[in-house]
Amino acid sequence: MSKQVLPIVDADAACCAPLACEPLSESEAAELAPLFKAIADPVRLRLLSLIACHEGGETCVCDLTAAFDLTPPTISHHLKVLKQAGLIDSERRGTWVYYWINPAVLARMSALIGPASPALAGTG
Amino acid sequence: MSKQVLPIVDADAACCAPLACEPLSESEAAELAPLFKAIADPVRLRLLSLIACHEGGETCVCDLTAAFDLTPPTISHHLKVLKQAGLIDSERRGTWVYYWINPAVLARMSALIGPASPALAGTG
DNA sequence: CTTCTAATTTGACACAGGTCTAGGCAAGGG
DNA sequence: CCCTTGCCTAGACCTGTGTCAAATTAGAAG
Repeated sequence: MSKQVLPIVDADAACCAPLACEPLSESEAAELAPLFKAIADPVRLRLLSLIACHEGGETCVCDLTAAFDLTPPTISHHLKVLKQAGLIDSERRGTWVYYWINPAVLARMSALIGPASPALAGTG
Repeated sequence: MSKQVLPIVDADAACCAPLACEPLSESEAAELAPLFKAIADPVRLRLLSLIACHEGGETCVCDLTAAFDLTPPTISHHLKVLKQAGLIDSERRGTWVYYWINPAVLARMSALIGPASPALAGTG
């Protein structure tokens, strides 16, 4: 059942190591790429956005499915991808399943590509 | 020959509209997803990193090729993907071709997923 | 002009990934 | 108990993509 994969990159270690400080190692790149791949899809990007701005911070799958011209299995597939990447988490309450954002992983990704270094800020 | 595609999203309009302010529209998601797809690959992530932290802010292709166990055509392919997404730009000087980062697009992407809103900061 | 090196383009291949239909499992109501 | 609703899984299909070998273009040097 819960085939939940732990977030590949722990966000605590992401204080100040953006893309341009020093070259990414092969293994670092291999860990980070799947995170970006998870959001590199229009449907998943919108799903993430819908969940993130929903009041209460969590959203029922039924609300998400209704926002797309896609079948429920397809939405379920995309939610699974996001969850396995560690970007969202979920819980069943009665008949419905609710999803919410894991902000730490998003923040880690943002910091990596963010303009936090001379090279990326264009002064290099 | 320069089939350079202009950056899909103009970074100037990216002051304060992260993922969680309001749901992404279908067209916004369709424009943004290719940007993340461009960096959703270990090789391209490392390429971007190598270019970003290279002294002078630009890197010769020969230096990039030497950093991977991949053939030159493959590196060239990945550079093309990054360039068409607007993340990097290039220029030929004599025998060699140099690449550099376009920091505005990276910054735009970072801001989108960054912890700039209550919902993503975990207070929602 | 010829030759050498640097980088890209082309074509082919195998694998990954998005979508659907069909089927299965859980929870609630007769 | 059976039936309905909500969600997920399994399998199939087709497209997209990463990789390489071979061929091509661009510039520099003899």
